[in-house]
Amino acid sequence: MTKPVTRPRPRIDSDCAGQHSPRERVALAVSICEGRGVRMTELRRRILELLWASGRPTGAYELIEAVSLRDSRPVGPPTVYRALEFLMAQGLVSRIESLNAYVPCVHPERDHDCLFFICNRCRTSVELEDPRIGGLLAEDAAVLGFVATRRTVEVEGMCAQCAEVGAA
Amino acid sequence: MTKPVTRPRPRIDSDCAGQHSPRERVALAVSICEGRGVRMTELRRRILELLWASGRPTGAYELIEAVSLRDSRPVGPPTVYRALEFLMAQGLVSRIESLNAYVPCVHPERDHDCLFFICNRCRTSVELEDPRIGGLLAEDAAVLGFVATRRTVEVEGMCAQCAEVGAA
DNA sequence: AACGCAATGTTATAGTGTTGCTTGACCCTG
DNA sequence: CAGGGTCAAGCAACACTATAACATTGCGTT
Repeated sequence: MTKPVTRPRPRIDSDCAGQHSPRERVALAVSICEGRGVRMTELRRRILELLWASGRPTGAYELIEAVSLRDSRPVGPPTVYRALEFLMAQGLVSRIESLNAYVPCVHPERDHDCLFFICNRCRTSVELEDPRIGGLLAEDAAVLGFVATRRTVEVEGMCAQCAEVGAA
Repeated sequence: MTKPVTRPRPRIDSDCAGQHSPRERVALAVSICEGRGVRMTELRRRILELLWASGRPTGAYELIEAVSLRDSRPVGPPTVYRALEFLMAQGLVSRIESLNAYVPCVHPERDHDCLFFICNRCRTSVELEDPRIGGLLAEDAAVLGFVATRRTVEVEGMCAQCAEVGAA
């Protein structure tokens, strides 16, 4: 556990947490889209902003409500779902399956497999990158002759802060 | 890739596939429940049977329909959801989050972490056990001070048979 | 202006899961 | 056997999540 590790290591966003404001996050996303020649529209940007501002996995209908409020006019579910689809396709947002909720991706500039730790108490989630997991999954897939296109790895439980406060 | 491996290895149910009929699977589940002093009721058994008979991840409403049909009387959603909850608590059934569907667990006698490979073409899923994944997740959780209670690991893609037939 | 295309708007509906409360079966005990 | 406890199941209504189908807008190109 304490010996030096030269293999791929897990990488956590708190390595650079607090160093990037939601504004910076969104700005990065915009420039990524420019680089790819895809359109970061007003709506898409707004939804990404909301996700960054939220700070926790956010449901689609919560987003619908927030967008509608801000625009003071109702926005339909399909509109928001389409925007989420776009953002996910660009790797800017991930869906947390076990929550039916969405989170902004921490390092959209890297092609990453997300791994989420979800606190059932404070409703937050932390994103980790651990290339070793992807490696094992690829290995297992190969054994099965399975061609993988998408991975979902989610761990539910209690985050450090909540566990410290009290094990309710 | 070809060198002998002495560490924990992935285990796949096809090691014993075809050797256990749905009837045997259910009988095992019944005896497990007896051993634990919990009640495998008619309804619960029936739902487990249906899952084994189905051969693929099955939605709750599909189960509701099937049970209603067989009993020639309508069964409400809460009834089935409660039965599923019980079966999951006993490790007899797992939920596949990315499909909102349920599958019977292959080795309920072991305390296992399931890992699913889901074919988006033929709609089947294969369950694997790979203790190494659980090990890495535990390691990552420890780094975060996270207390894990549940893991979801799902890989979507195309199974060997479907990939062979044609890459549609 | 006419067209093509991508994004968004609109309406309705499908699919999934829960809450709250009631009823029934069973067991245990007095 | 009456009374009461416990757990499972029934039931009605509702909440949440997602998609289908079709119409419209905006904008760049011809």
